[in-house]
Amino acid sequence: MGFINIKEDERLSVLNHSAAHVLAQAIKRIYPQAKFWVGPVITEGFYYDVDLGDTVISEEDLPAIEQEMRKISKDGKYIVRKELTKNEALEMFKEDEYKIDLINSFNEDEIITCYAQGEFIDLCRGPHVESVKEVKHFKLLKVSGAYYKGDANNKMLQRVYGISFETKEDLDKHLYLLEEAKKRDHRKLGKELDIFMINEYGPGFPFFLNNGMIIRRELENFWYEEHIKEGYEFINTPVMLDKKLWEISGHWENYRENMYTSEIDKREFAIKPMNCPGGLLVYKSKLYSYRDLPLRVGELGHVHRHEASGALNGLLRVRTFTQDDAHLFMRRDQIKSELTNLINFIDRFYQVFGLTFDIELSTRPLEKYIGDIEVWDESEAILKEVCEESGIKYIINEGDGAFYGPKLDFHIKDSLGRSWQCGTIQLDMFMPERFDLTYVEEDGSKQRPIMLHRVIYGSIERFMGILIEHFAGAFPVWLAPVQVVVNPVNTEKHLEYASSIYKKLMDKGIRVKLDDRNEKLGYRTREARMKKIPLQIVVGDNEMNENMVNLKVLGEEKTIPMSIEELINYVEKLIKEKSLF
RNA sequence: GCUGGCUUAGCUCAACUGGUAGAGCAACUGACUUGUAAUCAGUAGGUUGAGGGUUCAAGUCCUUUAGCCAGCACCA
Repeated sequence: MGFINIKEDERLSVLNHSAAHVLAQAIKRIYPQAKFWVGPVITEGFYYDVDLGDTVISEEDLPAIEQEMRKISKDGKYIVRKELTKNEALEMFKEDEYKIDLINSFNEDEIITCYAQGEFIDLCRGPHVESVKEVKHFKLLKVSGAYYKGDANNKMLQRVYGISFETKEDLDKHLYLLEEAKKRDHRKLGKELDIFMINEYGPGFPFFLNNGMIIRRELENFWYEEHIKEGYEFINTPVMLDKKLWEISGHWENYRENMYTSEIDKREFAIKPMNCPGGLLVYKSKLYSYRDLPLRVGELGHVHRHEASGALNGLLRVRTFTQDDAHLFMRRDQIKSELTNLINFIDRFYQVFGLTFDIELSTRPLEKYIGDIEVWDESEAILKEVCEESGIKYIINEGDGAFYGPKLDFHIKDSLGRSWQCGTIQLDMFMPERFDLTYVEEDGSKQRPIMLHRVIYGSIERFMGILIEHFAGAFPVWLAPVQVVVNPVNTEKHLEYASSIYKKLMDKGIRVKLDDRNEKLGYRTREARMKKIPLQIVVGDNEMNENMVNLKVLGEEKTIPMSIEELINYVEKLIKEKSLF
């Protein structure tokens, strides 16, 4: 299961690009005042940015535009390429300020191309399909605002999104997958499965319910276990600290607009948006020798960040979250081995959940950064080197680094092929300077340690959101809030036997529920399935007489008779191995 | 934050161009004791997100505001 990446398929990419032109032509026919900015192909289809003056296109208008597009397609005009000089282009589009803007971004001697189909002509690099009649199977998906040139200071244009395929079957399949994705939406499942809730009194501040707490606890336990094996120690630093600390760390200057503050006794405090300054204070509280390094200090740190209201999205984008943070302090000669270890560690971690990921290397931000450019360049070079030596594929994300250092970001793909940034490793050569961190070298001199910031889950909240969608709510047994449900066939006759099995599982620490409600077995089975309980045990006369149970695994048709001991072994094995089935 | 849309019972949704809120599921009560995705009957449940306005009359129109959704911008 997964969406086709339009951009990666050459043929589809060209088709969608032509579809964007057909869309523009249709819009121009219906809204003659329309002025166009750009209409590129994206991974999920295409869009066109358009300025309609005061007119607003809403979702209800899309069918009419689609209708016009179909008409254009049926007309079957050829898409004709024309070459122009810059001056010719400026003359041709002199009425259109957006096109002029675009043309002016070209070099003087550059050949500018446009493509014409019937009465419609558009500036475009191409290529296109031969004729608009090939743009046959398409769908307009949504409309929204989009800033001109992607800059929030500019005016907002209207953006119409669509997608096109070569066959009706492909289009239908895509639309079907979109529907399936909606069913997996973690906000919907989070509510249905009682995992979390959000109340309007706390926008972006999720409440975790009992089922959510179970999953969360398992994730945290697993995290601690693995980190202990990797030689980490753990701390917990305060949620709120004096503003002065944030001035030293640079957060006050570079992260102010996202920070919550509180004043009391005429003293200003800031709620931490990151854990590092607290961690640095802990480091500073003690004298370290070179023998102590590398020092790996973990913290499940509860941070708050004031995110823009429009950015909030269930558990995936919140205003308070727990980072599975750690700060590693090391000597220069330890950087590479620590980085390599970390990359492998994160890889191992994600495999447990069956998640795959891409790595991005984010470099120095253009404006908001601290420290010298030479140090940044050196840090970026080290990250590149480690990736290359480990044979890891990565793409470079210019200017997306943290303000204190470049980073490797781990983008996890969920089962629908969507990508979310979770893990990150940040190389920081500045904070230790700002906080004057030192360790005593072999020769007795004081030296500056290097610092790595890193998270694996990223935030427990986001990771849980991804897991809900990844598993479509059907968690593997080790994470499932209820692991086993015991259903007596007859809620009077078989209750005692069912109850004894329930107790045996309970004694083993298995999360088990006994469904003794006076309902038909079919009803209770349906409920167990809807609640996505991975294992269902049914006991009736047959089982009772033979001292057996009857197991049914979620999503499978067959039922398996087994003894109680076999059942316990089976469940414990699934849990211990964190089996994904 | 910006553009557009949305907000009706615990949940999912109805209510024609304004005429005074209705259904399924869930809950509760009772009957039925049940073999792997819904047993039947009954009961109760809502100042229609909040405030203001227009109107004889507002869930429906206008306005302010909060939250949600899509995208943009921003980011774990």
